[in-house]
Amino acid sequence: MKKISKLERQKLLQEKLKENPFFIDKELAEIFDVSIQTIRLDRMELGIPEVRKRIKTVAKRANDQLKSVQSEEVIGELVDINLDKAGISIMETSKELLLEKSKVVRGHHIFAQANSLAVAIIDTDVALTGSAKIRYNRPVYLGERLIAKAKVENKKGNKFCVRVETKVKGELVFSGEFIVFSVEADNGIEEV
Amino acid sequence: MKKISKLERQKLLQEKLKENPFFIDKELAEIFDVSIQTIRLDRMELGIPEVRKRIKTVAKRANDQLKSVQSEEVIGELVDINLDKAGISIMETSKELLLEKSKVVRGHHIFAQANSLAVAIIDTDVALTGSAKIRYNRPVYLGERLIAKAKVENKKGNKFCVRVETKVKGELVFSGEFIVFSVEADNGIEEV
DNA sequence: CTTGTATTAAGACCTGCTACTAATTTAACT
DNA sequence: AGTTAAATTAGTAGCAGGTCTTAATACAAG
Repeated sequence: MKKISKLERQKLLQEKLKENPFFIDKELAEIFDVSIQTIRLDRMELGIPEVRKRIKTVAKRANDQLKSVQSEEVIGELVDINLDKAGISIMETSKELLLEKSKVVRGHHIFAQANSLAVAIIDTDVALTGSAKIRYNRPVYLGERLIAKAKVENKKGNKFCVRVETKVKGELVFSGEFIVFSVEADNGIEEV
Repeated sequence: MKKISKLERQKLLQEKLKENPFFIDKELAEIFDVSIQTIRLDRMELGIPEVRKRIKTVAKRANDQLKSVQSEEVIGELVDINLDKAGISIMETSKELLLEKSKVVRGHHIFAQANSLAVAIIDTDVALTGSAKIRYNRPVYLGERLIAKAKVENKKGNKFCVRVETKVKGELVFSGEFIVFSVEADNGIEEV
């Protein structure tokens, strides 16, 4: 790379390491055509830790996030619950979905929040979604806070009809009606 | 930790590092109350790389996986596509959802596969899901291969009705009807 | 021509290893 | 008990990718 000003180099360095934290100083020195020492100085000034720490951070964060994204009981954060009756969950997009590339939150995340809320408010060991009717009203953008409110519409035996409405600043962006079953042992319906 | 047999120790070591790959040899030595060298020998015999490599692997894989789980165009793998008509996607559960704790695949993953397939077969720059009716027929267990087939039922202008059926070994586990819109610029419906 | 910033160099030391050699302990067998 | 094999521990050299410090250059600007 052609010689550029210190400022430019440091800016590029930050970008470079943000998108790929795996570079070692030597490689960076070659990329920017400066000495290793210069890279080290740059890192110091910018407060960028060494490769091994960068990698560790990525591993830790990604590990945690994967766990939370994929294994969390409830997608989003449960802020209020009234068993067998109603519940509210909040999901910060961009915190929970921070690796999303586009600025639009993809539908299955919104679905996941609503669905897991619908299941969570049922007072039983295992609750399974049997079916659902859902509707997306407008796109949700990264950074918007999704507030999902669920309400049990009616209950017949172990079958619940739960209505979920998801809003952004009071504006309805998603609604769904979930038929959820409470079960004790395994029967024939999808756990969610 | 009390002294145990080599076999037991190596077994525990593997488990320990599986759930937390960040331990250094010294820490492991203390945990198992053996010398560092013993830990190194164990790692050798078990083919377990050093901490820094383990961490790097986690970082790389988690990075990739996060990207694929959250930002992939299609959740699952697109194996056949006939634009504006039909498509097939395969999702290996436990490969893509490997941090799942329970043995049951959670519903929003199945939904995500179906929904993204429904969107993918539409021949347009941007396709948005407007609404959906879905049904879960039976739970899907980790390890089962989900084959989703989508078919455009009818098309009116920019509005498509796509039916998706997801099967495991020929058995229907999920079905859904998605109303999808093709759009050029931003209009008012959720991108998925 | 000096002053200040930027860059490069050099050396000691650090962590968490690998690779190798060798000694010591423990358990097993006849 | 005595011998043998397996398991464990110890010790050394060397490596990668650094930190931290001190010092020497380069170079542009007043």
